[in-house]
Amino acid sequence: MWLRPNRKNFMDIFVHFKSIIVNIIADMGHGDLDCTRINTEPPRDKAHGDIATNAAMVLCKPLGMKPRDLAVKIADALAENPDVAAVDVAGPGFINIKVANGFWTTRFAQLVAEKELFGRPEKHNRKLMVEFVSANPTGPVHIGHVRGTVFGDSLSSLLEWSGYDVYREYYVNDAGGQVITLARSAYLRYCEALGDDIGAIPEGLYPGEYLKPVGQELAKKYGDKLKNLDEAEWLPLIKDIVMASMMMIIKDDLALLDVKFDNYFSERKLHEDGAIEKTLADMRQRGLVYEGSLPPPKGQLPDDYEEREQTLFKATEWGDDIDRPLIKSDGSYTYFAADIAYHRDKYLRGFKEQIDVLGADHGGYVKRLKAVVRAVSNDEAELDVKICQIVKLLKNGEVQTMSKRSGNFITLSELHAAVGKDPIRFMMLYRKNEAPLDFDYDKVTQKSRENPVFYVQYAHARVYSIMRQAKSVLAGFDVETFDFTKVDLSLLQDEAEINLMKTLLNWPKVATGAAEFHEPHRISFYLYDLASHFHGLWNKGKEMPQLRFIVDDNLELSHSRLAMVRSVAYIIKAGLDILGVDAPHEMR
RNA sequence: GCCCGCGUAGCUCAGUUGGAUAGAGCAUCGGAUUUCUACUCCGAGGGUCAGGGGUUCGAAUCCUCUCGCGGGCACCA
Repeated sequence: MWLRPNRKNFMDIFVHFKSIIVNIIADMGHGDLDCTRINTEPPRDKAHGDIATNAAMVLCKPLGMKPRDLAVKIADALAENPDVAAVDVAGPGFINIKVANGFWTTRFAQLVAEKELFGRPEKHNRKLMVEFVSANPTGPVHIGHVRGTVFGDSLSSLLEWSGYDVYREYYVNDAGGQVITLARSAYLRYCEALGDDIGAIPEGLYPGEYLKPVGQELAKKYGDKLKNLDEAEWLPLIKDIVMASMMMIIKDDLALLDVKFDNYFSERKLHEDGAIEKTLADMRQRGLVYEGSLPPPKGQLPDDYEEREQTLFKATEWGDDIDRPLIKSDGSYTYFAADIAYHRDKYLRGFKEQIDVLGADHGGYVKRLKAVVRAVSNDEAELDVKICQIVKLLKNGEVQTMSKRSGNFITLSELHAAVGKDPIRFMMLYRKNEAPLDFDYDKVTQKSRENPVFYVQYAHARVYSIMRQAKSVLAGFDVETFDFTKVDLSLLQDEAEINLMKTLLNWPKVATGAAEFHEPHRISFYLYDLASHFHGLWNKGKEMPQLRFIVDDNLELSHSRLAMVRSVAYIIKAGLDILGVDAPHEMR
C-alpha cells in the first residue's frame, strides 16, 4: 500500500541498466519472458564492478540453458554498450558490469546543475500525517521523549523531501485522570505561593518544581479566593490554566530542537464534541462493536479482576490478537475509544497514510492501532507505527539513572544546555529506531573523528574552507559567482575521485529508500560514509600533491575538482536539512 | 503463559528487503607524522551472523522450533 515516491527527473542507474538488459533479452527473441525477478544492484564487493545482475540465473530455467552460458550471451551484448567499460561473468552466473568513467561524469554534471535538489522526487498530491511526541501535558519534555521527537520530525522532513504533503501533529492527552492530578498538584503550589507550608508533595501528585510558577500565577490571578472553594469548583478553573501553562513549556522545549507542529490535537475535544459517540455509533452500524466478555489475561492476574460483560471492538477481525474494550466499568469511554475516534478523525481529514511514533513501552499497541485505522477507514487507510527504543544516557562512562517517582528526570532543556541541538538530533538518528541507543554526553561534544556529528559537519565546513582558500589563490574564483556547470568533469579520472562521485550519485537511492521504509537513520549513516570518503580524498592530497583540489599550475583541473568538492556540500546540506542539523560554513 | 522487538568482531552498531570472500567506528597490534588546505594518517589481526531444522541455484535476511535479553499483556493515560 505504501507507494514508491516517483522519480521523474532522476535516472536510477540500476533501473536504467535493468531496462537495457530486458531489451537485450527481447532482442534475443525472448520478449515474452517474465523479467520481474531480474535484479540490478551494486555488488557488495567493489572489485566486482559497479552493477551486478542475476539475470542469467533467473532466466536460465525457462530458457533451458545453463546459467553461465546464458550469462556469457547477455554479457557479450552488454559489452556493445558505450557506457559499459567491462563485463564479466562470475560465480554461479552473475554478470558484473563496470561502467565507463564518462558515464559517471556525465551523470555527475546533473548533480552539479541541480545542487541540493539533486535526486529529489517531484511533489505529489498525497497527504501523510506523522503523529509524534504526544507526551502527556503534565510537565517539561524529558529525555524519554527526545528520541521520538527527533525521529518523528526528521521522518516528516524526509517524507517531505520525497514529495509528500506532510502534516505534523501532536495528540494532547488532556482528558484523563492525570489532568486532575496535575490540577491538584498545581493547587498545592498555589497554596504554597500564598505562604502555606505544604511540606513534601504527597505520593501520587506531581512533585516537579516547574509547577511553582503556575502556583504563583494562580495566586496572582485569584488571590486566596480558591482556598475557600470546594475542589469541584476550583478544579475546572485550575485545569485549563495549568494545562495551557504546560503546553507552553512543552512548545518552548520542542523549539530547542527546532521542532514545530502543524497542529496540537486535543483529546478532550473528542469527548466534548461527541466524536467518540459518533465513532461508536458508526462502528455499531457496521457491526464492529458487540457486548461480550473477554477471557481473563494470562499470566499474572490483576488483583481487582472481575469478569464482566463489556462493550468491545472486534479488533481481531482486523488483525489484532484480542477484542478491545471501549467503555469502562464506570460508564466512561476508555482511552482506546478516544484513540479510535482520533484516528478516524485523521482519516476523515483525508489522511490515508498515517504514521504514529511511539515509545518502547507502547509496543503492545501496534496491532490494535493498525487494526483501528484499517477498520475505521474500511481498509482505505493504512497506519505504520514506529517504535523508538529507550535511550541510555552515559556520562563519564556511567549510566545516568533517573527515577520517575521523585520527578528527578533529566529534561530536554538540561540536555540541550549541555550538548546543544545538533548532537542531540544527529545522535538520536544514528541508530535504527527499534534498537536501544547509548547517548554519550561527553563524546558528542568532542571535536574528533570519534564524534560522528562533528565528522559530518566538519566535512561541510571543510568544503567552505577549501572554497575560501581557492578564492585567495585562484585568479577570479569566487564560490558565490563561479559557474560550476561550465567545468570539464571528464578531467576527474582518479579512482578516489570517481568513488567520491559514485557515493554522491548514490544519494537519491539512499534517500528515497530511507523515505520508503520510514528509516531516517539511513541518512545519518550515509552522511557519515560520504564524509569519510571526502576526508579520505583530502588526506590523500597530503601525501600526493597532484591529487589536491587546488592545483597550482592547472586552473582547469582545479575548477573541475572544486565542482566536485562543492557538490559534497550540496549533498551534505541536503541530508543534514532532513535530519534538522545545521551545516556550518566554519567550525572554529 | 501469550504478543512484539532484539541477538552480527573484545565493545558500540551497519548490512541497500534473497546475492558472490558478512562491513564500519572504537579497542588491540604494527608503521608513518609536527603544520602541509582545518581538529592526525596508513595498514593488520579479529566472525559457528545466538543455536538446530527447513524453503532454493544462493539465507545474517524468508518459514519453523529452542535458548537468551528488553518491552507489553481487561477497566490507567
